[in-house]
Amino acid sequence: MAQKPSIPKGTRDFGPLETARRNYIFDTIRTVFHRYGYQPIETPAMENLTTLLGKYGEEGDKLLFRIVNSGDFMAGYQAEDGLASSAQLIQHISEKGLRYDLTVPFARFVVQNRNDINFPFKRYQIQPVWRADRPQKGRYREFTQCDADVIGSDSLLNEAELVQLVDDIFARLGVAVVVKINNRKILAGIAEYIGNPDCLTDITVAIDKLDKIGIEAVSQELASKGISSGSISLLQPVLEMEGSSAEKLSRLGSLIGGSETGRKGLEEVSQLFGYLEQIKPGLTYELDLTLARGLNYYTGAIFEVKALHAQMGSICGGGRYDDLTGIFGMPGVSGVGISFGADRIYDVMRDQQLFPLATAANTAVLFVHFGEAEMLYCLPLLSAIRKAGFNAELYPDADKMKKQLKYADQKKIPLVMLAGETEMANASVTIKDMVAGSQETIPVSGVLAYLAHWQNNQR
RNA sequence: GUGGUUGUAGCUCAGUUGGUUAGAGCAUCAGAUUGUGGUUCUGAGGGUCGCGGGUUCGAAUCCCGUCUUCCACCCCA
Repeated sequence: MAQKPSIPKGTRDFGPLETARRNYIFDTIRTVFHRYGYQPIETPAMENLTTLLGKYGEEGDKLLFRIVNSGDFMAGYQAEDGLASSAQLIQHISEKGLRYDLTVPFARFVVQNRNDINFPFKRYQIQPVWRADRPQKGRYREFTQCDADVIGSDSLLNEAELVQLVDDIFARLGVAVVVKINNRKILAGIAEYIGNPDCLTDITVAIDKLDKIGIEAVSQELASKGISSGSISLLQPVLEMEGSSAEKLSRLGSLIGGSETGRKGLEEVSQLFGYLEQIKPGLTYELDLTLARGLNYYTGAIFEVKALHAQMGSICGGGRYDDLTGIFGMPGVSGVGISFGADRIYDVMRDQQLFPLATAANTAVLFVHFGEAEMLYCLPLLSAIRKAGFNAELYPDADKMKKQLKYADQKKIPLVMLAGETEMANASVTIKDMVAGSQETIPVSGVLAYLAHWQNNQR
């Protein structure tokens, strides 16, 4: 008995309908990326672990899929060589891993190709990434990111343009979203203001959970990280700040203005909002001081996009990183980028039924036939129809007509062309309209005109 | 990595306190209809009950392990 086939945890197969819908998302995103001047690149699925390790924090390292070395990787090692634990062993037997995101490979790409790149470099990349996470809602072990980054430009115009890009893409897809904007420098300023500048990461991770677990639980978490109660009481009014983005900015100015970093962050956000007032995106955008984002390479603006009316984490996120290429030996190059999570966007669109009906790549014409002679009769016509730009196929077997028509029906092929003895005798073909159920027999010479007419009536 | 949850036909699910030969709907295939689909009728095929072990005279059912599903935490697209 053959074993039941299966696929690894957290991975999925995509059938024709899902693939068509996914391509609809990719095509929409790609079109908009082109519209804003981004150019595509691709990088390998696997990277050297030295490239990946340490870029995503301690948690991120754990979530890397590692590839075991080829060959007899244990040759030359003895049992007593300190290979007792998994952690020790893995360092000796694995030196490659599957990429965890597209940003770090991009940084590596930029450093390696710096002499060939025309800066500022606007690149996009649509490829799968892998994380050894436990799967759950909206979380997969293999998923596709659609990244757009500008590297080699400090201008905040790039940030503004990314918001516009987000607006453009989700408007085309029909997904209602809100963009949350914050700035790491403001968070640093807040950390300084409460007297714990060294605990920036702990503070950001804790306040990121504010709307989920509430101010009390956040305070407890901070206390458990060793933040004093005095500091926490300073933080509370900042987090509970209400009002418009502009009001928050001005009130923050009086609180954290003493911090040079914080002041810089406030200036950046003000400038970004100034640009956005000119751009006037259709979506809602707002300053959200509780937005922190885990990836610790962000240094300036940070964004997160959430779908409205959806039980889903962020479907898109990004920010500015001032020195990502520095770790690869190319300091002082700033970049800003955004990543669209295609799989989560798919899930939201599926749940909200936002896919257009005709996303499948459909056959327009199916030839039905009853044997070798009829098949030969159809072949030239099939070629002519394809050459004229119609998707067409010839049923490959001389099955019963019932079966052939059922094939057309299930594949939602709108037109069936029949050729049997009668049609062959007078150089004609019978065309059946599968939607209307009607059919007529026309001369072969009139088929292309018929199709052209049919196509015009579809619009 | 932590906690919970799920697994029976291709799919969605029944299956009584542990008891004869594990059922239904949908789907598939065949026929009613030797050249007319989506409706109907008749019939057929299809299951190591996720996998491995244990308890028992007897396990889909109880116990343990493991894999998988989904959910929460951590973290994140």
